[in-house]
Amino acid sequence: MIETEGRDAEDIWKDYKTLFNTNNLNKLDVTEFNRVLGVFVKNLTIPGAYGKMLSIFQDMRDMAKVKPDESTYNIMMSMYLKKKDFKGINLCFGDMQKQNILPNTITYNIMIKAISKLDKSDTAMALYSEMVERKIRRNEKTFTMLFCACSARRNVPQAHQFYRIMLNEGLQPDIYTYNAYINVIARNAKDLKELQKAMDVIKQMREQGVNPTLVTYNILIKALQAMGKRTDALHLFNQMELEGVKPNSSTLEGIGITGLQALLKLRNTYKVTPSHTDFNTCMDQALKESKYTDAMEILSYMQESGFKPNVSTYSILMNAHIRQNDMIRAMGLFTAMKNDNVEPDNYIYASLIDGFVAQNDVEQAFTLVSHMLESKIELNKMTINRLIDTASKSKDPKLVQRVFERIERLTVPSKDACERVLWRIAQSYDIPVVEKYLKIMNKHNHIINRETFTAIITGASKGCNLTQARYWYNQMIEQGISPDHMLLSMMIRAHADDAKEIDKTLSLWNDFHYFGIAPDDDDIMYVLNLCAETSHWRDEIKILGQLKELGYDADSYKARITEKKQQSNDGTESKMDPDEEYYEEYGEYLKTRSANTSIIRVKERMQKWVRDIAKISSQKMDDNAKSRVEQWTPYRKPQLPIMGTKG
DNA sequence: GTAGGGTTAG
Repeated sequence: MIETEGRDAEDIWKDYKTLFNTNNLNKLDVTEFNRVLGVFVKNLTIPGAYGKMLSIFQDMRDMAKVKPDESTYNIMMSMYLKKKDFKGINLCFGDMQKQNILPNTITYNIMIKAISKLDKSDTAMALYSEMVERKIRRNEKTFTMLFCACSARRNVPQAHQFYRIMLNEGLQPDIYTYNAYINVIARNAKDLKELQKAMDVIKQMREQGVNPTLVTYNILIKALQAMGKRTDALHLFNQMELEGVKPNSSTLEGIGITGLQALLKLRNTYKVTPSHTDFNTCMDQALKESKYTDAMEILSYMQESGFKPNVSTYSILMNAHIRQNDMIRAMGLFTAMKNDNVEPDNYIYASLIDGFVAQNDVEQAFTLVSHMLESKIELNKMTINRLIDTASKSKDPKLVQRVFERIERLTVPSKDACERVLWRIAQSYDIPVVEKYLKIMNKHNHIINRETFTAIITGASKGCNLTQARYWYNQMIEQGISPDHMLLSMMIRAHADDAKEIDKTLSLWNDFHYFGIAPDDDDIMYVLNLCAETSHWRDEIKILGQLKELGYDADSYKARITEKKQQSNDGTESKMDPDEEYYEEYGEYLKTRSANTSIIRVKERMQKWVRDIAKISSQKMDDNAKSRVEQWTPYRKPQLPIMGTKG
């Protein structure tokens, strides 16, 4: 009834609407509905695709009286996954059970992917067991997604477990599975030794005839960069080159090459055509480094290469304006974007709304919220938390209250959101106001637990209201909730930083013992230092005694404290240890030196390329495009003047 | 394949 082969989504929609209007939808069967839905899920960026899918799904049941099958649900779930809507996915999954539609491998794969992407819980193993119980076949994709879930939960042991299970089930990992597995290990590796395990996996995969790809190298290089192992990253980069694997912007970022320079290298050295992502990434980097001229060149080059600005492009540019508090230009881009038929998504809205909140313009912010809701984009947790956090940064504690009040009118704020507000309230107000917000939280049926108290106590400490911090700390204990290590550590530091609170600090120290929490190295040194600095030598001896009793190496702590004391007694003018002083100065020198040489180098390379590009772009771009590009790029002058340009 | 997989874009 509806031809989908090789036709674009808009035409298919027209055909569908014709059937709808002529009351002929009942001529479509489930397969045909699925085929049509499938077209839209692949083209979710076309305007209104999401709404169209929802109405097709509804028409299918209400008008055509066609019962959705597991494929229909899979398609809808896939749509929700792309929309990052976990609620929708769960609803579909629940509906399937209610209607006795059996989920298949794909359903579960989507569910696992969703929990790794959207849910906080660690239910990967539970879903896997469910598949086993219900005898639903697993495949390599299932395990790839299970590894994703492990990565999101930072659960490396579970990843190893899944790897063994996979081999036991007779499934041969392919490059995707291997990369996902390697990713879990690499992302969580704290040092080279832990990263070695990822290298071992690579050895295994090579033995299986699967060679590392760009993605594999990017994962490893990024991990090395995160560890600060620049030399090792470069080494790996060289190995990658030797194997003939070409880098992309992400690889280059891993070895410290960003922005225009990165694109230059991709084009000139590696002869690769940058992708849309490469352009966006590099432009974002340039904007964040305040290299506005570069950003403009990147934008032109991107358009010449046939890439139209997409949501991310717009978002990157808008955020650059928002960082400069220029909401007018940001809103201008918002209009331009809609004129370009690029649909704003929740990131776009979140950035704009947040920008207005940052400027104290609550009215404008919430006008945009209502626009957002009108276009069927929900006010999600991410947006709410972002607004509250931004409002919290204001000196005026009323801002967060106003924002929160507006949010309450639209939705039930999450527990997390309430706690963020409490954190800020406790910084500026005393007990009764905090109590008021606790009541609000209670009204929304949120449990008040350790997390809640931690938010309040941390807030009060940050606001230097230690009396209130102690009040809530005691309240918490009265409720039968014990502090955890983080909270106790934080309390001790907050009290120790205030010279008047030494006795309170020492009584908090006893809580480690009282609540059976083991103090760590930092805690111990912190308290011992405090005793030493304030000449509380009796307490010092007592604490060292306690430590010995508890099996700590008290002598080594004693030695470290004595050493510190001697240093400060040496009577040098600076409190800093001479080595530290030297390194600090030397470090500054090194920083300026390397910055200067690299600036010169970048400048030289840039000039050449910018000239090239400028030539091409003036030929290729029409005037309209040129003025658009100029209008988009943040106007602030580049901080580093570019030599060789006119003037 | 009507639906599902790896690193980087806001």
